Amino acid sequence: MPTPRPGRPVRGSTTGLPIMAAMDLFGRRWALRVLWELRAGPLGARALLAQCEGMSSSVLYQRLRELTASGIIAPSTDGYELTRLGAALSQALQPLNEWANTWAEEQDDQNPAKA
Amino acid sequence: MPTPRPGRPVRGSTTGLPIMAAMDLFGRRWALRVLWELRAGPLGARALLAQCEGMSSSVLYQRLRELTASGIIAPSTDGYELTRLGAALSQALQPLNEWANTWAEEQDDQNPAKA
DNA sequence: CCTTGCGTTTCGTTATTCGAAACACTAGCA
DNA sequence: TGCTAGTGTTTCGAATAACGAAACGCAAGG
Repeated sequence: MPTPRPGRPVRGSTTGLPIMAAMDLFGRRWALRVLWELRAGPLGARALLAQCEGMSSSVLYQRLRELTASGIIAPSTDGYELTRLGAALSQALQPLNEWANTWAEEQDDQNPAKA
Repeated sequence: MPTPRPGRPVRGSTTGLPIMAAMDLFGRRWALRVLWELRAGPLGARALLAQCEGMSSSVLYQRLRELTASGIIAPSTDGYELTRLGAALSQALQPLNEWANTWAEEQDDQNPAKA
């Protein structure tokens, strides 16, 4: 399975729509998480493994290859870091983070913790 | 594997951080895509299958169960539809769509189509 | 009845991920 | 030199997730 790229057919869509490539790429386990962990600065492979408890190194390296091929991350002297494009993506994911917080509040409302 | 919920440990994180639950939930194949297809209005199961070429019905129903349990979608008379929470999520994903478009432009720059 | 269309489940096959170990390389140090 | 410890990375069998096609149940229409 090739790394999804905008403008090309991906799993689930032959239209080449960029969002389809993005959803194929990020709908893979740990892909979003790796981005999340890199948002604050470069990290080495073993540091990434430590932060993502339960991720196996084989998957980490597969994701690193995919994200690198996509131009979202790049190797640096300190490990891997977000490219300019990756930093923009990180910004674009900020609303998702905020949404997750409101999600959590609603779940709490349905199952309040004692008081 | 239980459906990830904010405030509870999920695959890859015991912190209960909402964003971790979100990344577990959406880092599953077709999860983002199903949301995308529902953004314009309710769709039935077979219509969803038709729009997501290549998705198998068994996975569709698993995703539908997960998204329903998460309060993001709900069954309606017309099939499945986004809840208020799901509509907010759809909004939160808009920047991702815009990012994907810039992503596509950058890829074009690296490999221009003739002119 | 019979067909058609829908929602849904089942099950054997294939693809992806896990998990742990190993390999390669570098730096520090006796 | 030789050892140790710390990286980055690959390998491979086992476990899990997804595919793919078929089937079941049900309601509506002819």
